This record gives sequence, C-alpha cells and structure tokens, in this order.
Amino acid sequence: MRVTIADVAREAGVSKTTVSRVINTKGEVDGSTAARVREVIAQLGYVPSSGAVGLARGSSRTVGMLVPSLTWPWMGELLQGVVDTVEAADYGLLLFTCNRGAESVQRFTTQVSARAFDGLVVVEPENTLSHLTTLHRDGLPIVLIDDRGHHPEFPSVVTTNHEGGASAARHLLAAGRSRPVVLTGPQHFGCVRDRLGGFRSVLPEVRVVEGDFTELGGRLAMERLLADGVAFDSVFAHNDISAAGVLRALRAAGRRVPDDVAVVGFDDIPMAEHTEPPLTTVRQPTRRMGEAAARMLLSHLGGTSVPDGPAVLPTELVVRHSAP
Amino acid sequence: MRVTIADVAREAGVSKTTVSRVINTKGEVDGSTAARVREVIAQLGYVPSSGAVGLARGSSRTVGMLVPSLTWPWMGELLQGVVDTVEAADYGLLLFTCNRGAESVQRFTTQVSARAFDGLVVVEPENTLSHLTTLHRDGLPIVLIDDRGHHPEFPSVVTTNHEGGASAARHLLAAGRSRPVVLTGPQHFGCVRDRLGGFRSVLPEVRVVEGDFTELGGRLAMERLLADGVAFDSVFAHNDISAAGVLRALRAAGRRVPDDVAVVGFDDIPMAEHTEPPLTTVRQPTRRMGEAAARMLLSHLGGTSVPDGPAVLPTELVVRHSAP
DNA sequence: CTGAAAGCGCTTACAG
DNA sequence: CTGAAAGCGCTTACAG
Repeated sequence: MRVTIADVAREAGVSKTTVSRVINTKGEVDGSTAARVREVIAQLGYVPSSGAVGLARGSSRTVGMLVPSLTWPWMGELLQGVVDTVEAADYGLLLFTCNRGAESVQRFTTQVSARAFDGLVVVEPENTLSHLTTLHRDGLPIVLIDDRGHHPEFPSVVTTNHEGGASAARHLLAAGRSRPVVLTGPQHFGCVRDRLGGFRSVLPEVRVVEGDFTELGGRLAMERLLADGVAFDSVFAHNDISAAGVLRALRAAGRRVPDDVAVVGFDDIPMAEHTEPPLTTVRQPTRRMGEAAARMLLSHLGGTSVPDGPAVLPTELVVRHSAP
Repeated sequence: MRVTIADVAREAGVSKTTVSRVINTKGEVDGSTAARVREVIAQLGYVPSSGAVGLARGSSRTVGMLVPSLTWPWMGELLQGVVDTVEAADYGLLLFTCNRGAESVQRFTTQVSARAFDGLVVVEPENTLSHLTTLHRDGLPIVLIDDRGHHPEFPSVVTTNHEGGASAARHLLAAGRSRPVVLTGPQHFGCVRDRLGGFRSVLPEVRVVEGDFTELGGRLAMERLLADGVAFDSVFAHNDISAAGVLRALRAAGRRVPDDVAVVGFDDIPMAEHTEPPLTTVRQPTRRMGEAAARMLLSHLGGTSVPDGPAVLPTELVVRHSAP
C-alpha cells in the first residue's frame, strides 16, 4: 500500500494539517515538531500524491506542450530546451501532437478542459491560431514559439528573421557576390517574408524563387534555374533542408561550391555540418527559444505579468565552406 | 467557474452517481435518463477533471517516457511512435529527461512515487538499469526500448542487431568486397557486439576498430587507417553519424566512394539520404519500435499479461550510392 | 503553534 | 434503474 499523509501524521503523532505545513513550509511549526515529522517522512519514504495535491490546490504543476510533429530536424533541440527548463522548476511536461488533424485537436482540447495542465507551450500547428486564441481568452496561459511570423495576442518567442536574412546578404556581398538567388519557403509564412525582406534590404537585386522547405523542392528549383540558363553566383535558401537540395543539384550539374556558387542556408540543423561542402547558415537559437518560452510560461504561472511584445532571440551567421 | 459533475447532476435532475454511470457507460441506466444527461453534458460543455478521476480511480491515464536526451537524431521518430500510440488510446504522455544526471533521476523517481503516471516507456539512460529494475519490482509497469542490448527482467523492444550486421556483410560480399573494416560503437554496448557478431558470421576476416558513435570519431579512425596504409575495400560503421565521418575522411584523402571503398552505416537517420554520396545503411525501425513499446505498455496496463521475451523488430538494408 | 472539519471533483460499494 | 454516503489523498480557512 502507498504511504499517505495520514500514515505520516499517525506515526509522528500530529495532525495531517501539521504534516502538510511542514511539507509546504507554510505557517509556523515548532522546530522539534517539524524535525520529527521530517524524520518520519524520510523513514516511510513518503511522497505526496501529485493527483491529490493537484485536486486540492486546483493546479497540476504540469505544463502542456503542443507540436505539429516530432520528426522535424530542429524539434529535438527545442523540446530539450523546454523540458530542461520545466523540469528544473519541478513541473512535469505533457506532450501532445497534432498528427491526426481534427481528431488530435479535439482530443487535445478535451485535455485542456480536463485541467490536465496549467499552461501551454505551443509550436503552432497549421490553422490552429484562432482555436488557441479562444483557449487563451478562456483563461489558459499560453506561450507561442512562433516559427511562422504570426503575431498572436498572447506571449510569444521569435527569432530575428529579418536580421537573419540581412546577415546572409551582407556575408555574400562582402565575399563579392552580387547576383544572388533566394529560394524561399512558402510565402504565406511570415518568417519567409521577413527573411526575404531582410535580405533585400541589403541586396535589392534578387532573383526570387518560391520553394517549399523540402530537399526535393530545393533540388528541382535549382535544376530549373540551371536549365533556364539563369546567371547567379550565390543562393540563399530559407532553410537548411532545401539548401541541401540546392547543393546536390549544383554538384550534379558540375558547378563548384563555393567557387562557382556560394550557398547559405537557414536554421543550422545538425545536418548542416555534414553536407558537402558543410553549409554556411543562419543559426536559429532553437534550444534557447524553447527555454525562453518555458521560462515565460512558468513565470506567468507564478503570477508575474507577461511582457506584451514577443521575446526576440537573435540569429547568428555560422560560416562554413559553402560560403566562406 | 469550471463545470463539475454536480452541476450536470443538478441540471439533469439526477444524482452524481447516475451522471458518472452514463459517462463511463457502466451499470444499467434508463435510456431516456441517459439521453437527458448526455444532452446536459453537451450543453454545459462538461469534461471530467482528469485529476479528480485519477484520484478516485487510483490511476492517472498517463504514461511516462524517460529518455537520456532529446537531441539524438533518431529520437524524433521514436517519440512520434510512442506519442501516436499513447494518444490514440486516450492516454497522456509525460516526458522526462536525464540531462542533469543524478538530480534528474532523483526528480524522476519522485514523480514515480507521486503516482504521476501509470507506467513507463524508457530508452535507458546510462547506468540506470538497476534502479529501473527496483522500480519495476515495486510494481511500476515498464517497457524498455533497448538500444544497448541489455536483457532486463521486464518487457523490452529490440531490433535485429545481429541480422542487421549480417545483412550488411552479405551486401558487401555480393558486391565483391572481401576486405572490410568494421568501425564499431563502444564495445560494452550489447548492440555493438551483436552487430559485429552478425557481420563476422558472414565475413569472418575483418579488421575491427572501436569507435565512439561520433562523426569526429569516425573521421579520425579512418584517417589513422589510411595513414597506417591498411588495405581495405569497404567499411561497415555501426551508426550513420560515424559513417558520415568515414565518408568525409575518405573524400579528403581522395578515395572514391563506392569505387575505391564501399561504405555501409547503421540506423538510417534523416541525414543518411543527404551525405555525399547518399549512405547505404541498415535501417532501424525506430518509429515502429516506439509504437510497439507503447502498445506493450498499454496492454499491460489494460491487464493483458506481457510476453516474457523481448519484442523483436526487423532491420532492413537500405541501398544507396555509398554501397550499391 | 496545533487540530478538526470541510472541500477539491470524481468513483464505487451498498441499499433500495 | 437510481441515489446517499463514504472514500481517494491532499489543502485550507477557522477556531483555539
């Protein structure tokens, strides 16, 4: 049988109230009484039932995390940042995905109503913002990790997409490249517009090709440009995956990187070190974004008022061989 | 204020007992009564508090997952498999890491005692097996995803490491390669011994080099072999990351892959498609291992007795350019 | 400084 | 088929 607060109380010869007080160090308790209670707790190996505590206190000391998918290359770092921060604060982390579309969302919403967690960190699944906004208005604390460039009415963590694009352009310009191609992601993403805008603020003369963030998309786009005889000396791809496709297409066509064409990616996923040649890229501080989001949520739960603007974490240009 | 079972009971003009019965469809309830209750539930948007249900029932309808790190390349697939299965069964998934060593383990153990979850899926953090065994003996249902080749006394999911090694050897042999080097992982891992044993069962004449599963380790090992003038026509690396290091070292030394040296990895992480040349590798069914582990745990929680042996999922050789 | 009692929101014998 | 009551393991006014 599990050890309960009643067992401790009986064994220590005090009331449950007193035991509760020493556990939570609230209210005055006589020193020697407290010592005795603590001793009994240790001896019995008593640990309060999280469920019972949650029910009595009306909170679960757990935060939820909702992500579209766990298999994206930067998701591991992000999750690690969130988990570390949450665990350090002695909270639990309940993980949800939206793999099965509407059904997942339904299930997730039920968990919200069931009060399974106190607050939510979310990497926005497509077309969920309005639903999340409703939950937030109904009182659920939410922090959004915003990779799409939305601007929700609740707190969020973003990176400097505009400046990231600008830094890529400055780097290419300094290396004497003046005829760049920008291979974007889907242009309805805010982050895509920002990256492009930043790049253009430095290098206005750009050939823009809309991509889809996939390796295959990058490869095909590059093959088409080469077939069309477009002249360019550099490529800025909006993520590393599509940059990998670009590298492959260039190699297949006999173009040398970086001699003939310099290539810059975005994200700095683990693969970026291992492409041929290793990829120069604009690093997103993924892990720190996770940490920041979790910290914001926790301090919100702790009663601190949240900042009204998004928390902005800086990108960083990582120079490797593809664009020295 | 949140809607409780009492609100529903009052509104429907029945007792809480009856409401509980229609929610859980247990016990006989008059058809029209049930219909009325269901209507009120829908109208009020009532969702049972998971905390209260858990307390009353003595279980939380949540499973825990413990992993050493979230940033390993195959962890995303594994997690996705677990999460999907767990969510489909209407359970929650509580995620724990062991980033901070002993402190993490302590915190984790507390959660166990707090009954925060009903069972555990674990990818074993180093040196935790005996502790997990204790928890299991104390009554916690556990399923191990065993990437180390331990053989715990509780249920586990493994892949065919021996056969995977053998399949790599058969493939190289069929391609006319007879002087292989095997770059292993740390040799105290059971999986490493199995992969090597399988390989040797087909190609006994092997040069074995102990590696450490890192890209750098793979690169350095290969550089040393080349410097030593060792003659070989193929490499079987025990994971893809170190295979990537091997590829890089070979390229730097001017050896052509696969013409001069064929290279086979293990795992089939996302990067394997993107190395130069793309990597032939022994695929671990990572996602399905996650699914299998979750299924075993859930059926155990559901009362089904668990199989005594480990569940074995087959590897699969994926042929790409590095060893056609 | 300490305790009896009510309450958190459910489930489950037990009685009818 | 239905309900009153006890109980799950805590916390928290309230009273002393």
